[in-house]
Formats: sequence, structure tokens, C-alpha cells
Amino acid sequence: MDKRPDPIGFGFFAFVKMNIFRIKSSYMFSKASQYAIKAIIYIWMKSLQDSKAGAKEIGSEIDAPEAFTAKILQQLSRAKLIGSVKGPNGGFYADESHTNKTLKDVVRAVDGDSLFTGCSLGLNKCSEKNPCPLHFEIVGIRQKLDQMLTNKSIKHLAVEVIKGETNIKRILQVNK
Amino acid sequence: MDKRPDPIGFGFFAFVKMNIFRIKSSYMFSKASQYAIKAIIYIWMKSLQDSKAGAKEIGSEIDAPEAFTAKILQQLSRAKLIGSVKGPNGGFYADESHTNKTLKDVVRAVDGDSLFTGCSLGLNKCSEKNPCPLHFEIVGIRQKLDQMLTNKSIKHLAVEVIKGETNIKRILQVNK
DNA sequence: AAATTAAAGGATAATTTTGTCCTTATATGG
DNA sequence: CCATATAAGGACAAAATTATCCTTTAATTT
Ligand code: FES
Ligand code: FES
Repeated sequence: MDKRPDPIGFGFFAFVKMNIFRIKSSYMFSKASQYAIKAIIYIWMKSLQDSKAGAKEIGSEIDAPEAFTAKILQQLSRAKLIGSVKGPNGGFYADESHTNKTLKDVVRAVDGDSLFTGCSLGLNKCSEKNPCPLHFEIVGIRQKLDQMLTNKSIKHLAVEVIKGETNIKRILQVNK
Repeated sequence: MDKRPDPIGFGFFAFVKMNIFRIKSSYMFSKASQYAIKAIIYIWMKSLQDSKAGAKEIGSEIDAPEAFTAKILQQLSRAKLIGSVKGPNGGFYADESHTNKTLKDVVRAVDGDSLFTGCSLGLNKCSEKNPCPLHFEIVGIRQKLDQMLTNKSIKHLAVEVIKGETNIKRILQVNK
């Protein structure tokens, strides 16, 4: 039976033995993937306006650390999800040759595909034959996520950001 | 190793300057949450058979490191998602007072609720008014996940494992 | 009451992910 | 060809997550 100090009556002691357990923040995508998605959308935005984007600019425009963003851009470039040019007026870009690349490609390039194919509860293998307790529920959800990441055109998402319908950057604390 | 097809056809150059970047493994849930989910299901299994489970046993039965599992069990216990008794014949258990606890409670107890309420692309706040490019697609998926984690009875999941319909432990490499 | 058992908790280590900095390679413009 | 700008890459640092070990607390059994 839990006999820890009553936070009201013994608030001081409660404070002393406060959070031993850190609060984590888990999301669907790793930070690297989040940055990658925002970066590639931004690159498409620039490319639609016939210009390239440098790593520094991208990092600052998507609220991501610049050097880390540069690493991620390398990965995207090596995976041929974007193009890159060195030197003056160089930078990252996307063109027709990249139009059929999907957000799923992006996520897989930086996170691998455990999100799509691994067992949600960490069994060594996701299997219909030996399903984990969440398997049949998770596969449906995962499939929806998969479809979304393959069907949504990155270019189109970029257009929406250009139109101001969606944001790629930290929301300012203006609204209530 | 992820070696996705290179549509242009110069993949072998890519091979030369192989993976500087580590492959990560991102899942929907953190490892801590995965262990927590499997642990609470196991505890229910034991409780349905009128016995308690110790941290060591639980760790070994769900293929999780024992000491780490013990930490997670502490969190579940403090969040009152399970009960615990010290001393001989002690251990962790679940009873009627825990029947209305959900897997969502479990995930939130160990991972917080950024998975449910945070922006999938890491904007400081998920908002309909200032949505990120994935917002309207993600909310649907997230809601499905949320519903699943609140509606599936943990007790019932335990019954399924008891019946052998699902697994909580590493799948053996026997099947093909 | 004493011995025993198991959870609670603290400290710390290992690993992974995230982030920084600096050097090297290379394309561009002059 | 030379200077410059920018991506590529390597090495390293910081932070977060995962993992281990040991001490303390509290039940239970004898
Ligand atoms: S077996 Fe766990 S998600 Fe498929
Ligand atoms: S604003 Fe990004 S998920 Fe809602």
C-alpha cells in the first residue's frame, strides 16, 4: 500500500522526494524526422520559387539547430530525396526528379523503417502468426499513417505553407 | 540494412561511401512504454490466476531488463495503475480497483502525453488555428490510437494472452 | 522480536539521440 | 586560375533514454 507523504499535508517533504522519474516526450517521429520533414517541405517551397536553400537558412526557417539540420540534409541528399549543389549560389533543391519521393521515404531515410514494420511492443518481429496484444489494432493505425506519408504530396504540402494555410515554424505566443 | 532502390541507377557509388549515419529505431512507444504495457498485461494475467508477480519474474517473462522493469513498475504503482505489496509473497497485482485503468493511462504515466497532445512535427503547440502541414492528417490517426488505448480492456488483452492468441514475449525463431 | 523477502528509492553507468565545431572537398563567379 | 561560398564529412560534446547496482523501507513468516 502506497504510504508516500500526502502532498497537501506534507508538501515540503513531497517536494524533497519529488520527481525521481523524468518526464519524457515521445512523439510518432524522432526529432531528426521532424526536422527532415519540415526541411524538405521548406526546400520545396524555395524550389517552387526557383531558388535554392542553404543549410543555415533552412535550420533557422524551420526552428531546428543548424548543424544538426545540415547532417539531416546530407542524409536526404544521399538518399536522393533532394538535390544539392556546392559553392556560391549553391544549396539544396527539389525538382521533377524528386516529385515522386514521399514523406515515408524521408522518415525511412532518417529513422529506418521500424516504425512501419517493427512490432509496436518491441517483439523481435511483427507477425500475424505470433501477434503481440496490440498487433491487430496497431496494424490498422500504422497503415493509415503509412498511407498518409506515401500519398500526401510534399510539393502540395509546400504550396499550403506558401499560401499560409499551415506552418513549418514555431507558433508565436500571440494567440490565446 | 536499408538499401532502397536507386531509380537513377548509380547505387553502387552510394555503397562506397556507406553509412556514416547510424540506423535508429523509432517506434510509436518508447521502450519504457512498451515494457510498461507488457508488464501490466502480465500482471493482469497473474491476477486473473489469483497470484502476484515480482519485478524479477515480470522482467524475465516480458523480455525486459529486470532492474529497469522494476523502475517502471514503481511508476505504474505510484500512478495507482497497479497495486504492490512488499515482503514475502509480495509483488504487483491488479484488482477491481484497477479495472477502469487504460493503456493510455499507462503510456501517459511513463511517457507523458506529448504523443497524444503535442504537435507531430514538434511545433511548440498543436493547434487547429496554426496547424503544421501534417496536422489535419495526424489528428485522425492520433485519435484512432487514442481510442484504441482507451477502449481496449487491459484485462481482456491479458485473457487473450492466456488463451495463447497473442504473445507478450519475444517470438522464437521457430516459425517461418 | 527476528529473519526473510520483495518493493522503493538513490546513485551511477551505458547507450542512443541530439547537437556542435572544425576541416575538407567542390562548384561557381570573377 | 583564384577566391569564395557552400555542402560533405569527421570528431567530439551534451542531453535524453535505457539499464544496472546497491541501500533502505516495509511487509510476512517464523
Ligand atoms: S506483433 Fe506487435 S505489432 Fe505486430
Ligand atoms: S499542429 Fe502539428 S500536429 Fe497539430
